[in-house]
Amino acid sequence: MPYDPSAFPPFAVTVDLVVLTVRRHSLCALAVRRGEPPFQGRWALPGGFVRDGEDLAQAAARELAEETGLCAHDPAEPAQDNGAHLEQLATYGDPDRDPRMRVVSVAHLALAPDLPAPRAGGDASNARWAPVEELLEQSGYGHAGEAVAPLAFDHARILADGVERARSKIEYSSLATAFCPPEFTVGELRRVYEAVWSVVLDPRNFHRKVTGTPGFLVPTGGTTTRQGGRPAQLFRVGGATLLNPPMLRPEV
Amino acid sequence: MPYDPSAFPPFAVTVDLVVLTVRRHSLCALAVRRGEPPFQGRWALPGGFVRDGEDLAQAAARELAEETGLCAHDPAEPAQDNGAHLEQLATYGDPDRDPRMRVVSVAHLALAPDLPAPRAGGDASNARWAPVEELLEQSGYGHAGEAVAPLAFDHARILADGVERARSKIEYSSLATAFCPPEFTVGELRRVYEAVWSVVLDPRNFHRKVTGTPGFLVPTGGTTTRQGGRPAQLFRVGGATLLNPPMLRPEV
DNA sequence: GATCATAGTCGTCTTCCTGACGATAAACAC
DNA sequence: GTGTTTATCGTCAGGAAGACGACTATGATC
Repeated sequence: MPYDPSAFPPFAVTVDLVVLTVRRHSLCALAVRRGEPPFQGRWALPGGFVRDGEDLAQAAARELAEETGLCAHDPAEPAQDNGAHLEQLATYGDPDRDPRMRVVSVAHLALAPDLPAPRAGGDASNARWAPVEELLEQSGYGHAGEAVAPLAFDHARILADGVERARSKIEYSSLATAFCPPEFTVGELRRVYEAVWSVVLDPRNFHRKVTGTPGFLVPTGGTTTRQGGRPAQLFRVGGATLLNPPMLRPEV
Repeated sequence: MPYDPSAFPPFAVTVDLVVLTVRRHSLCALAVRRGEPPFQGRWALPGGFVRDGEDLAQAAARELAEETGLCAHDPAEPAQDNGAHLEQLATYGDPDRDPRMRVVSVAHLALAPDLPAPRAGGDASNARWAPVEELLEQSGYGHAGEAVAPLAFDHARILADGVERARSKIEYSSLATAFCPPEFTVGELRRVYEAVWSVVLDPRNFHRKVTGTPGFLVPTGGTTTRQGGRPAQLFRVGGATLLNPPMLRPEV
């Protein structure tokens, strides 16, 4: 297959972001309202074109910063700042996914702690955190329910893939801590699992599991009562990024 | 972020294939020799441009058929034919990954049973099955060893990612059966795991594990002695695509 | 201040799965 | 027949997880 420069069709390449967080005990995704056709007025995932000289991960990090102000940190280095976890998700290139032109979108998955409020280029009314079940209704990827307009383009599919990636990856990695502030309690981490999986976990067994895995959590020495009840130890993430044996997701 | 048609740089989009098989007890990948610059004469992964009106998966399936004659079947439908498993792997878009132009490559992973011989557009001397350790040497992804020229472009990275995907995915799925013919014995399946993981597994425990998982293997009733020794039952893949609890990869 | 509700933390017990490994069965080579 | 190879069944100990009791330490309420 020789590389004939005149033989390949030009594509537009974009990055779309599945930005997830946990708000009020439910898994939420960032959605922005489209200002122009197609799908004008509909909700969509944030994203934009990859620029000249820009890596795919750089483009995703730039879009994430523009939409949320979050600073992404590389998955390789387990940074302790309040940056978000960012990783490539999958690429979507159906010829008809954008009616205007041939667009290939490299979707990325970002996980962030609960944030004050979204900003979409400074316009807050055009961005919101929405529970993923709500966004996936009417799209064939969620339970039928409210009459909410489905996401633009194939973004429901992308969101569903991102949610599934997050749900499976917290089983065997420390990724759930990306939803937590730098210091957190075992109970807060458990509530992350419960929100992402939509299950109820036994607090005692969960405590035994996460504190019994060497290198997974390291105590900071401090305690907090921000959840009410008896004060809880504060932890930060340890060096172990893999959880072996994994956290078992209960059968539904 | 308005879609300004004059505001996005054009990209070339290709699909590159990591085609894996198990030959003579070792995990091998398909490599093709490059006929023109850059990297002329070096080994590379098979691949090519995505055409107009073509989906990414279609392009990958077309390239796979051109290079190997294999017919890919969708991962959604567990086909019983001798087609190969094909799934999207990841996308590589570093601005400098191709010195000629801006190319984004959507890599795919294909798993196939052992094949007679490769054909690269009819030219067999320009395609071969090579053990993955050999291809990854001198690339920072394998053990230092023979003085073999590293793969062209960033293909060593892509191959390493594909191998890691295969190694991890056979833990919790029935994907290892993609390396086997439609009917196979428990010992043949075990030798797949041993080759992919480069380990030795206990035949008795392996037999208990795979035959004890409901829906994972279904006996065909036949037996074979093609491995020598006592005749072994023949199986085909059952409906269960997920292996829960997973097959545990021994510590190295 | 006593009581209650809320969370966190430590143990116990049973069950299931795995790794290690002995033993038997059915073919082939000599 | 004897030895070799591979398949298959069984047994046993150790570890992990689910279920759940018990206790502790705070704030809220009467």
